[in-house]
Parts: sequence; C-alpha cells; structure tokens
Amino acid sequence: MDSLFASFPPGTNPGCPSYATSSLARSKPNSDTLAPLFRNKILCEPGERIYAQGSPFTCCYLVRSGAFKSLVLNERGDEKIISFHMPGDLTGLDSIHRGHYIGSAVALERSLVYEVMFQGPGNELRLPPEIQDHFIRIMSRELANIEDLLMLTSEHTAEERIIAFLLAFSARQSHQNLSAHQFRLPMSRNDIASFLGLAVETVRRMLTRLHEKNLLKVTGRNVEFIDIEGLRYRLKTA
Amino acid sequence: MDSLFASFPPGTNPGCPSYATSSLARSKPNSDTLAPLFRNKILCEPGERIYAQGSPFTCCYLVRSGAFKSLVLNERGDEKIISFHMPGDLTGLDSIHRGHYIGSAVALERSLVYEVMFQGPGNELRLPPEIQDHFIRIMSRELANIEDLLMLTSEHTAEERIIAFLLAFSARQSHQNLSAHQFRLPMSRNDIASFLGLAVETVRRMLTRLHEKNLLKVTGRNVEFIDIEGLRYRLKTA
DNA sequence: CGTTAAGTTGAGCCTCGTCAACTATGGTGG
DNA sequence: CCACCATAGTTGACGAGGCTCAACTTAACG
Repeated sequence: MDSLFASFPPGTNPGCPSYATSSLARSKPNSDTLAPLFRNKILCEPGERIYAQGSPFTCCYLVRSGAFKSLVLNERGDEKIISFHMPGDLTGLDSIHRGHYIGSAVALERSLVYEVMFQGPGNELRLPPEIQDHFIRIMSRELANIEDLLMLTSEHTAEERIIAFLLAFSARQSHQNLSAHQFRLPMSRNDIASFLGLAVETVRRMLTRLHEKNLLKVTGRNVEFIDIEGLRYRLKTA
Repeated sequence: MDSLFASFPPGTNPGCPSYATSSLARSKPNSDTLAPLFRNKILCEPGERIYAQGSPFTCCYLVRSGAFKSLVLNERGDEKIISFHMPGDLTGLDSIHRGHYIGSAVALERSLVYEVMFQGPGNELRLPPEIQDHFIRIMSRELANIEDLLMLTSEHTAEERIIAFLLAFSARQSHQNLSAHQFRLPMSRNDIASFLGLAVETVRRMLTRLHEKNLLKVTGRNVEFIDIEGLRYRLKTA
C-alpha cells in the first residue's frame, strides 16, 4: 500500500507497495493547476455537507483548508466512510459518471473549498488541454488510494489498520508542513472505525494496546508518536 | 453497492446503492468510442500476464474477449485480487499516475485485448476531445466500483459477499447476452476468496450452505441459480 | 498414467463484533 | 456561570464468525 489519503499531485514512487511510508510526503500540493476550473469559494462549518447522496451532480470540490469525510449510506441506513479529504484533495470524482452524487461529503472542521467545474451545458465534460493530463492522473491516483484501503482492510489485523492509518495521517501532516509526531485528528472514533472497517470499541482497544506498548500517546483526538520506528516495524512484520 | 465488475460505458442509475442489482445490465459495452486510441491487438493464453507489477507503464488495455484478474503483491508476497476484467473493461487505469504498473493483469482464459495508447512522447496524456468525456467517466465509474467492493468487504458477512459476487457476475453475463442463471466462472476459488477478502475454505462453506438451502447448484466452476430471488432476498435483509 | 495444483471437509481456536454500563465532553439555555 | 442534556468516548464480558491447520479427494495436464 501506498497511502490512505489522497495525494496531490501524483509523484513517482516505483517498487512494491510499502505501507504508509513517505509516499504521502512526495511533493507539495499543487492545486493551482486546476485554477482555470475554479468557480465559487465556499466556507463550510463542521458538520455541514457540500453535497448529499442522491442529489444531482454539479461539480467536484477542491479542499483548500480544513478536512472532509466522504461517506455512503448503505441499505441499512448507517454510513460507511469511503475517504477523508485534506487540503489539496478533490472530492466527488466517483460521481462524475452519474447524474447524481453517489455519496455525501461532510466537513469535519471549519473548511474552505472551491467548486471545480468542468461540465458544459449538455453535461459533457470539457477540460482545457493543459489540465487533461493532470486531471486524469489525479483520478488514477484516487483509484490507487482506494485499492490501498481495500488491501489494508481485507488482509490486515485491527492493530495494523490503526497503525497504517495513523502513519498515513502523520505523513499527510508533514506534507502540509505540520508536525508528523504530534497532531490532532479531525475525525471521530466512529469515523475512523467505519473507514477501517472496524468497531469503535476495537479502535479504542488497539489504541490502548499501542499505548501500553509505549508506541504512542493518545488523549482524545490528540495523537503523539513515541516510537515511530516501532510502529513501522509492526506494520512490516505482519 | 452497485457492481463489482467494471461496466462500460457508465449508465445512469440514480438512488441508493443496491447490491448486485441490474445495474450491471445497464447498457451494452460500447468500447469502440476509444477506437482512435487502439494500437496492437494481443492474444493471451490463460495464465499469461499483459503487464507485471513494477514494470514501466506503457498503456492501458481494453479487454475484447476472455477475462482477466488484476492483482497486487503485498509485502508478504501473496497476491490480492483487486478486480476482474471482462470484455469491454479497461485495465491499468490505476497505474496511469505512476511511471510503472502498481499491479499485474493476468489472463484467466484465452483472451483478446487491445492496447489503448494515450501518452505522447513526453509521457503527457493526450486525449482527443471527443474521447475525453468518455474516458473520465470510465475512470469515475471504476472508482465507484472499487468503493462498492470496499463496502461489501467491510460491512458484510461471508455469505453476503459470495451472493453479491455471484449476482454481479450473473448480471455481467446477461450483459454479454449470456445466460444469467447458468454460467462458468473463469476464476479459481482462490481468486474469489482473495477478491472478497475471505479464506478459500470459507468460500466453499458458503457455497455448500447456499446449496443446502436450495438457492443454487455449484459443480466445480459451473454455477446454476435455483432461486435467484431467494439469493437477492438474503442480500437485502442483511 | 503419474504428478501437481485445485478443491473440499472437519476440528479447534482466536480475533473482533455485540451488548451493556459507565464516564467525559461539549454545546445550549436558563 | 452553572445545570442540563446529547453525543462521543471508554471499558469489560461474552459469543460467534471466519481463519488456520491438516488430511483428503478431485481435477488438470503432460
């Protein structure tokens, strides 16, 4: 695996998949490539949704600041978190091929997004040539990200999933020039559990376990790594 | 969920996700839209791989006949099946953003593929305007497909996964004007197990269970539905 | 016809989900 | 500023679903 969070723009990191390595820390977000497509700027408060499952598809959204979760309601009515979106990420890519959004995007904190419009009046997609390349690579990367998540949830234990998640988030932090060792998670335990395909209680149990092993410290949503190499090690020797 | 197999081209099926319904049977494959991008035609024997994980990315491949599995080797060295590709599907989309293939594609039976080339000499992507729209929708749809698989594997029991898989395959069959009630699976039990995030033994146990409940008949790779409504019912009332 | 891989079946165990009770947190209105 | 309530988070006990391991049968293929 490579990353659990979308990265932007794609870098080049050949070789075997390596869980939650520095792949997220490749290159700086370069969101301005899409600037010609920007429309409105929207400010979101925590809990607010920029689009709702089933509503007509209008555009994708580029996250400038804050954080989002994108989720799908299943037949039982409870939500499954598909991904988290950080600054530089595009949301709604999975809905382009439909006339409506196949999931919802909800702000986890006060956030700023741009509308990214590329549909003509007849709903046909029109990308300026200089953006085409970039856009397709973004989608390809998104595809690879979900595949990573798929591998993580189908072949790894609860502890490994938590570790991979935290390491990926950490990498994303340093990507934004924030501390990779100490950070505050914008999402709830429930969100993490849903994202990783676990029960909330299991998430907690794994966190306490990692705490007892002196690998990290968690108080509420604040995370502090004690032994980051130890964490990485537990991922490799699965 | 909507489908576990890529569909081509995307249709319009608004509303909540509904597992393995007729969504796969939307519209006929219309692969010729990409015809301007076709290069060589390649014939593959079972077990042959059209590209290998880590090798330099050259192009995507359109399946014309036969079937493929695309897989990723994890750090332990065993393969995880990411998707199955049927006639009309594109493979390698997840590798566009990298200089190399992030997984491998292996023929499950004697198959025919087209090389789909859209990279210029400088590796920049160049899509004819009339194809752009179509191509992006394909990628978006692929994204939605994997999200479906993600939801299936993270929130559903072994039995439900098997049922969803078989129903999706059945839908794909009728999509190709083949019988939806009786068909031969091109992939091994191992492939199915890996794809659904299960052990081979579990796959079998569920098949026998469904057999005992008079819902279907399985002999080797041949599947015959006895009570397709019964199967659908067991998916809804999860 | 022999060899190897694929498929099947059973027994036992372990991880993780479920349920229930409890505590902490944060937001709101009096 | 505090009381209140709702939501989020925590902890423990228990059970079940599915994985592991091992033995065996069947199928595929030269």
